[in-house]
Amino acid sequence: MPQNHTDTPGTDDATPALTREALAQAALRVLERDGLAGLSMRKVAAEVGVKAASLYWHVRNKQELLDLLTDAVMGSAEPPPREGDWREQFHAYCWRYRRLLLGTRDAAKVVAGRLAPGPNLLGLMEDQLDRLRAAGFTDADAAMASYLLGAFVQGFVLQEQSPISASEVLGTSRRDIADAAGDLFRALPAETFPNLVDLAGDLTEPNMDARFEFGVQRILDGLAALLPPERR
Amino acid sequence: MPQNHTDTPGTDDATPALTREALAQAALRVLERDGLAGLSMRKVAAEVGVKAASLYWHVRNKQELLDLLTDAVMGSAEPPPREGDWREQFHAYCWRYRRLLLGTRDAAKVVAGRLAPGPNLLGLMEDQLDRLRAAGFTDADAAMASYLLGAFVQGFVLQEQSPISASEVLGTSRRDIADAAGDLFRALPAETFPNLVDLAGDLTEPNMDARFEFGVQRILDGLAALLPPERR
DNA sequence: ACCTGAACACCGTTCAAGT
DNA sequence: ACCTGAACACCGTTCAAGT
Repeated sequence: MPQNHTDTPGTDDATPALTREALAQAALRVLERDGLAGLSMRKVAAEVGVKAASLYWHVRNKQELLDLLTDAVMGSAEPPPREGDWREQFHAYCWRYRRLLLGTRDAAKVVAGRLAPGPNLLGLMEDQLDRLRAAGFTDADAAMASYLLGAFVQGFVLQEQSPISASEVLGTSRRDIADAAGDLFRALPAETFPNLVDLAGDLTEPNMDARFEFGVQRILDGLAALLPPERR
Repeated sequence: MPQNHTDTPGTDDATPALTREALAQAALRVLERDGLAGLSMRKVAAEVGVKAASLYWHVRNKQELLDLLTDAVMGSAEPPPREGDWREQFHAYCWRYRRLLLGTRDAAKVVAGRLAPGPNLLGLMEDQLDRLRAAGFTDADAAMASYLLGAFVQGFVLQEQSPISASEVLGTSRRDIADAAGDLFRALPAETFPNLVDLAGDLTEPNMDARFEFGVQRILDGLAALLPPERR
């Protein structure tokens, strides 16, 4: 079996040394393959060709590995180009963050579990704050707006990705999910739920991009109101 | 040991019959006591004086029990009074929902995991949509706004409750969390992170109520822009 | 109709022991 | 310095068997 026979790393890297970074990447691969529920220490260990107990040499516990994983996910984020007004850039930030979370399996759940500002997230925050201040927001408002963006996008994607359960209230039909959900709303007693019955179509509108855009626009309009009129 | 010796429920309820509702309440008690990570089928079973395997008679699997639990959490929600303009009422809705999620241990995590519209949630949606339409929002906007409220509040509380990890980037100091976080931001290299250093105080402002209110106000302003001027 | 015992295939974590 | 085997105290779920 391959073995490191030297203490000075870099001189003989046939076995590339088990770094925390390598662990994070392995965890990311397991996450993609098996989802967050299937992400176990044993599997991550196997992914790097080692036994589960060995991981505890590099990492205090599973949560710390998840923290590394979180920042690894953030690592593939790219700030939008510095073009257009603040609205355009904030808008792009929201959409890119959502795309990022949608792009990695269970990413929203991973990120939501922990507030772990690793180097990658710190870089993004720095950049974002810089643009908000340049747009004319006060320090406090810039900080708040940045936080709001994160909370909103994470919350939205989490909601977006959470599976719809057909509980006994709604029956158990199958079919195209959105249509089925619409029918179920329509099938509710109209005396007790007149609005749900009436808005069944709108409520089960499956275009999540449109729903997201709605939210982003509300927040943009709300933020604009904080600026002096000439900077909006 | 106590035993039901009759098939007609209600005539002899010394043993109150294991209903799904009772299971949900038991799960809620375990959740309060041990948190979501500590909520196991075995513990819920013990809570109702039964073995784990028995639960599978009443419930398909753990996820279905969590769905029941979700609606049980929603069950203690009370719609705000029908007073004031739509802004005031929407505002109250946001705050009450947040208070509800903060009031039960790990409630945000439970609710975020699954889109399970049980009877209690349906009632809330119905009421909310009714008010939004009365305020003058179009059907589509009312549906969107209702969804936005849910996503935002859940996302916010989830973020609010997620523990801050002191990763190796930020050092490992203890002390009052907010102060420590502030110091850690201030300790970053000012050349690479000028804004984080500069806004350290604002970024680590521990008043979550204020942060939440900020978000709510942005959304309210954004929604207002959808209405004809005379109804804002 | 409802509950149990026993089993299966997993978990995260610890720790003495190896090299 | 880094890894392993073995163990501990758990998991969710199934299923034949009980009453």
